[in-house]
Amino acid sequence: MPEDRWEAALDRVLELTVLLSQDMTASLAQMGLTPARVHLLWELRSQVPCTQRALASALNVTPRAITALVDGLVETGFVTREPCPADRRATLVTLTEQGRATTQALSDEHRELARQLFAGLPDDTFDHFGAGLDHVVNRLRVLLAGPAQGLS
Amino acid sequence: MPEDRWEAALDRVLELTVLLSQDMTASLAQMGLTPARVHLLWELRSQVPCTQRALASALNVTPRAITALVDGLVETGFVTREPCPADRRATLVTLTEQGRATTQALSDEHRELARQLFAGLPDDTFDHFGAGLDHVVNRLRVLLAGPAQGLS
DNA sequence: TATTGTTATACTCTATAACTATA
DNA sequence: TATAGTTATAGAGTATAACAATA
Repeated sequence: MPEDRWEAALDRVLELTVLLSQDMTASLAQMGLTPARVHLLWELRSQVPCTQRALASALNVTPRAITALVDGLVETGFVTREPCPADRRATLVTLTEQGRATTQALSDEHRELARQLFAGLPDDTFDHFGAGLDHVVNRLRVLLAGPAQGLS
Repeated sequence: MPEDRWEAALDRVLELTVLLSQDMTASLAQMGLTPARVHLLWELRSQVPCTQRALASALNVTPRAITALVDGLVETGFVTREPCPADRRATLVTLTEQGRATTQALSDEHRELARQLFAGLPDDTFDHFGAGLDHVVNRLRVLLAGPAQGLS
């Protein structure tokens, strides 16, 4: 029954997602951040400054949700809101000094987490793990793209 | 620089968690369910009937959160609340007919998802993928257990 | 008329704290 | 006194809808 092994593997993947989420959420909480706010900060890292509209598209949430996230990040000092010179309807969101330092720290932690997870893994296991990961991610992309017609 | 490959692998793992979450959340929404409510239903599958206190421990949330989840599941017809004969303070939560049918359907979907993700993967790649998965999950367990003293 | 971001409102998940009914 | 579950309150994340200012 290969199906049993598949289900066991899926269970381990699901466990991995839970543990990763717990680990990251706990880390971020120590910095006064949440996953959603970090998602915004992360996007801002590569696209500064950025209108809220652009952030809404990048994070794939409604403009209203961006208003709430930016409110929180302004309150806690990670970003600032400034009027957009080119379009007076729009608002530009920019990282503060603290925001830049934080995204840098997040970047370092990301590297460190990767090291802690994968260091010590034999090369061939790591390579096959990567191949399996690619396979699964690609299958998931297909599953998410395809069933727009037939799943309901 | 093996560190770059590690970071790339971590990024793919993170992408996997996002895609999995999206896929499952979308599937569940079609049944009128959410991940948190399914978590409770899933626990109930193996421990029926179950006091709310036991559910709180199993899901690792506060009793108050269980009250809210059970409220929603009762309203939508997946479970019932009944007085516990043995302890008049306690409430037993039981799957309804609809609840049993739904957990069965979830179980089938779980198997089907596993098949869709892993079918077609060569045996040795699958095996190494499993080994890598174990490695990473174990490292994460250590990371979550250990840093109670030193991370802040 | 279309777009940007807001206010208003609502829903889910979760937490802490105070309280009731029992043990 | 301790436990099971509730109400009250709060905060985060998200959504839709109506509306303002601007394009």
